[in-house]
Amino acid sequence: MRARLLEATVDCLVERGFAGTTTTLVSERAGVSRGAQLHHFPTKNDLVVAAVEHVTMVRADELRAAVAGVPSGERRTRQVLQVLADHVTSPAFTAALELWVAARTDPTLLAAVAPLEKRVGRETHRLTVEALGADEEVPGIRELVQATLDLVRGLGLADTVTDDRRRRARILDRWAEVLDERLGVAG
Amino acid sequence: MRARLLEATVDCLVERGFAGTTTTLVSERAGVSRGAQLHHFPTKNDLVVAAVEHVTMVRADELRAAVAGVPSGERRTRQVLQVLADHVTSPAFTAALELWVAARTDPTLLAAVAPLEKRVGRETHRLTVEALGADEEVPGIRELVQATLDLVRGLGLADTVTDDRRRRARILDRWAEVLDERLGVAG
DNA sequence: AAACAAACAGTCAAGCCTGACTTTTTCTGC
DNA sequence: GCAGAAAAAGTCAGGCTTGACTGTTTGTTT
Repeated sequence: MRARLLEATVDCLVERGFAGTTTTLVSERAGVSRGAQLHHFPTKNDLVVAAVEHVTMVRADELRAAVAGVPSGERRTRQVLQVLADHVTSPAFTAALELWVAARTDPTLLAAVAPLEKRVGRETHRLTVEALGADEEVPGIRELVQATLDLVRGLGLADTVTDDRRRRARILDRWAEVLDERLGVAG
Repeated sequence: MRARLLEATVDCLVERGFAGTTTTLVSERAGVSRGAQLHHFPTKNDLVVAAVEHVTMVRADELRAAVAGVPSGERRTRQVLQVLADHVTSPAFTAALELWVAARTDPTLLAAVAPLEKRVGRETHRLTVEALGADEEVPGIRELVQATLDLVRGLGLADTVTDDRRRRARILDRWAEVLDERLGVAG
């Protein structure tokens, strides 16, 4: 019941955006009555925050699994970048983007989103460090990993307006080269 | 008259977001009558697209001026990055972000935003190449510049949720080092 | 000077979203 | 088997936004 509501909410966020996501629409999509929905999530904000948290957790597991499946070797860095790139073009990222932008001008929503984002950010960073085999003790390496995450975020944002997969691929190819060179040696 | 409307629209976008920007509110802020507004911009979409186009053009001039003011020398690359970082934390970027996200789920808006974004993207790229003194003939350099722009976009997005200036600064410090090394020598 | 066109100002009704209220159903405990 | 509580379903009113309509002013041309 809860799960159905959350998934319907994410679908709505992706398809119609935050403003276009009405609680009525979600309840209809989820096949859940208006009252039942209101019972679980009293307000729209409660619903969307829970939905993004839910999809983020699911997505985190997928990310871990994808990273675990990447073989070590020559092109590992590039493939890890691909996993990240796939993430920022996924519905989970799109839904989160809608939430970020909405939260920017809604204090109530921001109060709920900020801590969630902090947790997710830390976890993603940790995962990326591990996946890349980066040694954060080396000065500058931590910043490169952060830059990598901000880069893919930027690519994800650009993707929502103009989907140019080949451009993304070329940029990531190049980025992987930089990373490979920098991660191996002392920064 | 038009200018007042456009600037009031940008202010509203920044303060209240796309959904919170009502045509009524804009006309009140601009001190322009409802009918006058409707005369210049028949629909809300017309208004916001024109507003973002306007602020983008103004901002482009400021960017050019800022870049022109950066002295050549040791820390030029870092300072150019700072100009870009300042841009993605400016109201112009925030307003554009609102527009991108809104356009994602509004075909009419997307039709108007896409070509604008293409033009602006090209122009920004050109400006950055020039500012960094990058030689695009060298393979891989073009992708590095694109990566730089996507990186700052990502930083700008992160800034809307959690404003962490020091984190940004460290990342840009590091990236400037990488760029300096890469731009000088053949990629 | 007068008439016409264009820009401007104010009002308003239709449509929609949100969240509260009331009724019905289902499940649990006695 | 029954009673009560919890969950679910449906309905509805209040509030808000949008863009259309009507009246007024200003400027220009003859």
